[in-house]
Amino acid sequence: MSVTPRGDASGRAATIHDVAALAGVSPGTVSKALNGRGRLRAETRERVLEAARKLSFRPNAMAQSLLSGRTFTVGLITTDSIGRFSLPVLLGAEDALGAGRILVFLCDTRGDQIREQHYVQTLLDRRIDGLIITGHRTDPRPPLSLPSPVPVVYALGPSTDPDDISLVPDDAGGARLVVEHLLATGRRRIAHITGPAHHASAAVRAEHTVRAVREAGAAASAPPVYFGEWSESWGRQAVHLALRADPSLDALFCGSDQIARGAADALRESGRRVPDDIALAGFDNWEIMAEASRPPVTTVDMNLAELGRTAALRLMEAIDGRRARGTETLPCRLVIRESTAVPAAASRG
Amino acid sequence: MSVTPRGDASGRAATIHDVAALAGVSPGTVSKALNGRGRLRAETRERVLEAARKLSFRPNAMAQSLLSGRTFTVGLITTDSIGRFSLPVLLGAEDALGAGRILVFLCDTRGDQIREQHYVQTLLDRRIDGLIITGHRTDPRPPLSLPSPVPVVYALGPSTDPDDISLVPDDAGGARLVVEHLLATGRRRIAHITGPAHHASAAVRAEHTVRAVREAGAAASAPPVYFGEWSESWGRQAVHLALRADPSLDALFCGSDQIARGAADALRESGRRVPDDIALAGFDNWEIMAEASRPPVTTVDMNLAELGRTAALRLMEAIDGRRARGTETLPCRLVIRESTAVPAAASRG
DNA sequence: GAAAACTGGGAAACCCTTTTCCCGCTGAAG
DNA sequence: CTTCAGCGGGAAAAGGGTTTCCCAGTTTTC
Repeated sequence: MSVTPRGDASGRAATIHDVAALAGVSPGTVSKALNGRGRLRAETRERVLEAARKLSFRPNAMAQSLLSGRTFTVGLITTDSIGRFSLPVLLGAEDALGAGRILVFLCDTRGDQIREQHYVQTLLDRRIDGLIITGHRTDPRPPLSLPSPVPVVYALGPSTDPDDISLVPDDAGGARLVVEHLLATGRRRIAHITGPAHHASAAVRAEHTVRAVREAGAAASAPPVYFGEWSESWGRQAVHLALRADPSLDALFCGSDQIARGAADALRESGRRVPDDIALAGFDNWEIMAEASRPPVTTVDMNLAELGRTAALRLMEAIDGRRARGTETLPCRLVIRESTAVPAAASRG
Repeated sequence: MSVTPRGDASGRAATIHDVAALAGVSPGTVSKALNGRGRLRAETRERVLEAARKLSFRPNAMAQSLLSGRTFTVGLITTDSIGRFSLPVLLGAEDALGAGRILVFLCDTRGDQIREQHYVQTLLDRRIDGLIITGHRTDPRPPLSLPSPVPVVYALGPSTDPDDISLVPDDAGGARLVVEHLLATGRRRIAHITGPAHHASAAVRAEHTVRAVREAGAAASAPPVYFGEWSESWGRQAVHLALRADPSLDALFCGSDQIARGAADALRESGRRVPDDIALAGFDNWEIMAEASRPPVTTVDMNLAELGRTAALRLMEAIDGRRARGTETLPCRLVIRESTAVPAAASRG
């Protein structure tokens, strides 16, 4: 390996000095030509461009950042391991940032505080322009302790500090969408089967489900809510509990598509037809579950990729000094499938 | 916002000059004190450390990189969108790199060539130390065209250039593990249900399944392989086809856990008991599928996180100039669950 | 014909850290 | 009393690019 002149394919990357030498001008002039600054003769500019092209010159982004103070990078920290919910958020954010020519440092803390602090410090050492923090589910988390100030946006799991910028899906609104849809398609006795009561998303969805049913003057089943786990087997189990407690049930709203799928299996196996005898809805629009279910299940899509994109947008605004603050709630979307179709009898009658 | 002195909480980050001023030494001395280089009086070193602590000084990583030529960053490009298979690889790589104090730029090309080229250029502008390319499934891909030389490792989807460094799971070995396990537990007539024949993973698994059965002197069903889609509904459908073609079937090996789950449902609903009447195995160890299946299904784990970690290791070796080359195949692991238990009758007998 | 106004481009400072080289000083050896 | 070695630390260059300031030459203006 001999030391070769710059810009050579076998050597190091060409610098602005190499371009300057080839074009017969000073480095400052090259910079002006390449960036369209300053006053240069058209012929000179052309000569510089040609030299840069010939050497495949690309400016060293670090040298630029050192001077400008902007790195066009942001850190993306997932506090739990990256999962089914944080992944779409993360991809949405990456998408929006990439369009803004910003690159993303991915950091998975695996729920480890030490690792989190270490990542934060390393990112700060690299002078990232901002930080996105995303959690596993929507439970609030204490704000990051930052040794130096940098714009931060919390996505999915909001910060407990109301002055921080947080973005969360509208769990309450999602639940209402389902209840309204069930009522609109003629259902009258609704039970809700969901995950652990101590999960924010389970609690909020349950609360607003019950409230929406009451407000509509309809009857919830008794008991109206079954808390359990986010699993198919709980879905199957809860179906039996619910049907025994209230055989007149004509709609089941599940807090997740996984639970809904378990419920679908249990209903089919106990001889109840979905949607003819009983309607079934889920939450999350986890397509692999919702569509493979028999029948495919109506559910709520939290628009997580959109949430990620919005988080990126808010971060870029904050970086530019136009800082919003507070928690922003993004609407959910109802995805209607066979499981809540109006029963043939009703539609004929 | 007034301009504040450096190291002030409200101002910009402290520089080595601020530390030098506070400690009453030159910047060069601060660098030596902080990095343990050069010869300094213990008292001086202590004074510098104290000043650095007081100002919360952290060296600017970009300035360091500019000088050293190493950025301690790598690009991680997913050629398809990040999916179920690439995610564990990605996390494994991030884990191993993070332990080596290397940060990861995440780039999702969404299968777009233009976007891929753009990302590559942007990463190169940032002078990344290396690049990991990961695909969706194990189909080979043409090597990246790089404007300047940088170490690259392909994970999951190998490069078509045999001189590139590629890491792939041992699909063939995984299939053999299953067949051997089925034979060892007394099964004799095995059918294979899998995805599209033009998918490398489907083709390889099918080929080695058939071969392993023949080599053991056992009988494959006729036909031995059913190609279709990677879906539950294909799993259900294929079960009916296979049982009709060969009612004496006593084992079903599916090319994915999704197919296996569909098969489990179809078998149960057609009155065949798993594992008593027929054994069932899958591939991927997608736990949400394999464990929720009734019964939970024996499957092959491709150790994708480990594959990602190894990819990161190979990349770091290549960066350090110890370049291996060629395609490395990583072993799979059999995960045994209820679906292939030895039938009670057989174990009693 | 002289002063003013442009034009085009170079020199140098700056961003922040590391590293090499060198110098002044002290104590020891001859 | 010299010479030498070692100690402690400073000055400056390097890394790659941007920007400000300035200057020499040309054109315009009165």
